[in-house]
Amino acid sequence: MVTLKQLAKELNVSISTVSKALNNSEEIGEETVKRVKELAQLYNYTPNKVALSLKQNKTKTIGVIIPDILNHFLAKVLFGIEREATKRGYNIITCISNESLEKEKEALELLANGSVDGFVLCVAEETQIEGEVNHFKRTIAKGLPIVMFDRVAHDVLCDKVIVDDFDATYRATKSMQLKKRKNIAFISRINDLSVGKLRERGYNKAILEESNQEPLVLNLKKKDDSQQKIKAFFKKHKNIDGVISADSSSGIIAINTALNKGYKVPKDISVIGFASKSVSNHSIPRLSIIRQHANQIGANAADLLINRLEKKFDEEIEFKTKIVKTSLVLSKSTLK
Amino acid sequence: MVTLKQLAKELNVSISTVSKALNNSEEIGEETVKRVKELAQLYNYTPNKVALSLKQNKTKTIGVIIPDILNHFLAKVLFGIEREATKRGYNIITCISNESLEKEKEALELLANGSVDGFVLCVAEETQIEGEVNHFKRTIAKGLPIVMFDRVAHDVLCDKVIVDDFDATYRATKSMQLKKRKNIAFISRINDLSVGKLRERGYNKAILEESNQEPLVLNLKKKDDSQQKIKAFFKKHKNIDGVISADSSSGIIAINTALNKGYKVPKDISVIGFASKSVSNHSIPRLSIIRQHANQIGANAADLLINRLEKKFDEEIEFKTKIVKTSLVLSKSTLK
DNA sequence: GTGAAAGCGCTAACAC
DNA sequence: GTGTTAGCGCTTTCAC
Repeated sequence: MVTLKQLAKELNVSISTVSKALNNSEEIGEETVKRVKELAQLYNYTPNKVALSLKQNKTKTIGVIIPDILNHFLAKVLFGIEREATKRGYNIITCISNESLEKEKEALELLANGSVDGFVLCVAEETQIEGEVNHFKRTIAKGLPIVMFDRVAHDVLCDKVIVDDFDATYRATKSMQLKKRKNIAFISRINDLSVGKLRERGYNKAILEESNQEPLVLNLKKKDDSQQKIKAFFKKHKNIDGVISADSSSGIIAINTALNKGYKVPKDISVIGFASKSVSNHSIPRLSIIRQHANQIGANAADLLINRLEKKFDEEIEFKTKIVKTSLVLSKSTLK
Repeated sequence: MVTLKQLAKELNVSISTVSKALNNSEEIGEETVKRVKELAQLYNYTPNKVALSLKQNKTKTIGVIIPDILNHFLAKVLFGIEREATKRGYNIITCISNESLEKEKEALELLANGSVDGFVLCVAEETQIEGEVNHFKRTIAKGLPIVMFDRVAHDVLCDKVIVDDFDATYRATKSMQLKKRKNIAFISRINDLSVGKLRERGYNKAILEESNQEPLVLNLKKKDDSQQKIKAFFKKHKNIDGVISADSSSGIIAINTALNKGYKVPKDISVIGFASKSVSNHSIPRLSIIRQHANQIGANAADLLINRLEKKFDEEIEFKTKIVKTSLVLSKSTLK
């Protein structure tokens, strides 16, 4: 890489003159500015990022900690974060916690050594189960702001971006009840997560408001064979005429299993699931989905963080919790 | 963050003494080392990464440029890269090119300012279509090594990690022919990519080796409604009894479409697709898949790069092209 | 055994 | 209008 020093030497001026010229300082003569800029252009000079970071004590880099990159929703949020960050001149360093508390702690500590200006993260499953939050608090105490999205730790004071999980399943369930569905089941593979619990509660509320059905819930474990479990579940509960699914796979598998057992979809059974448009293609008829607008969640999270990073020194910003509303997109897996 | 300076002041010694003590230099007295280490521990001192990078002229950071993070295969490779990098003490800065040549160039230039020590990347679709490679060559000329994976630019001299695409579809097609399939179609949504073309060629070769069938290919565009196109394709070619799919969705959609049209799978029609285990769950019976071992591809790519970064100054390493072989995993969507 | 000083690349306050 | 200097946090050579 070319440095100011080299340019200065070649031009027979001082380093600071070159620096000022390139930064359009008023102090420098027109002629000099021109000469400097031309040489800089010629040598393709770009200021060394590391030196700038050291000098200005900020890196313009965001640490992103994601529990699972293979989760389509999380990948999409990452995409939203990256886009917003890039737009505002920030890079992202990505760490994957693999749903492990230990790895989450490590990532936080590793990057808190000056590598990043702040964090955008989604809390790991293990962290949620154990209810651990001290590593978050320590990081914030060090002066590194955190923005949490989707799965959040409620007792940590920071900006948050969440989904209206409770309302989403409540409304989805209600919409099925309106079509006279009487035996609506709830299938989830994310029962351990805060968002999974909220989704179940939304479903429960809708069910309990109608006096003629008890909640009917199938909780799958990560290691379960979903196809088999869902098949057995349908076999056991023959009168199911609706399924709300809390994760992206279960809904698709539910439709395909129902079809496989000879049910007509949506005549005999309606299915709605949290999923993305691309996954909804994996069944015929297409899965009706609860869209989470993952992109927007990511963009919002990055936005909140960058706003905080760039606030004036004396300015105080209150911690915000932004709710990104889901949309219910009905396709042919539900009754019109 | 605590700095050496602060520790030095508090201990009434010089900065260099503190530095040496923490780095276990022989020069420093036992007693001093102890005092220094204790205080460092107490204050949770960690060396400032940025200062270290500036001093040592390397960042221990890898730039990763991915065309599309929502592509499950690419996300999995990213996972592999991250894991290997973390294991070897490197961070990754991720940029998403969105299949755009322009964004790929930008990312490369943006990070070539001292932010990273080298790149792991997958060539964007637009870059492949236009056959542009100068930005890669420029980057390498600047002293930043590149490792390409999956989609590679053959006329750039660098390390590469690829899949045996040609062989994979050749073998998959052959395996169907062995089961007496006579009308095997090929469906692809990635016809524009180098890997897509290789996969089609592997299929073609197998088909042309048998004299009784002409290749039957359906190329889908990104914006196409795959369900509809595949349905129409089946309608037009009623005698199809096998499908090889080049991307992860088409295989699933092919099975579901076939079932929807009343075909029995695998009795009437066999399907094999490039896909991951989790996606193979989205049909009943499960899709038989060509596994690409994305994790390993990522790990290998990171490995090649880091080896090159850490080679001794005078050591020359030849450019390697590593082929990660696919595995054909047959499930019940193909005949036993 | 400890410290002073230089230097990585850059900016900015302060001379001249 | 241009240059000198200090300093961001760190390592390392060289004095003492």
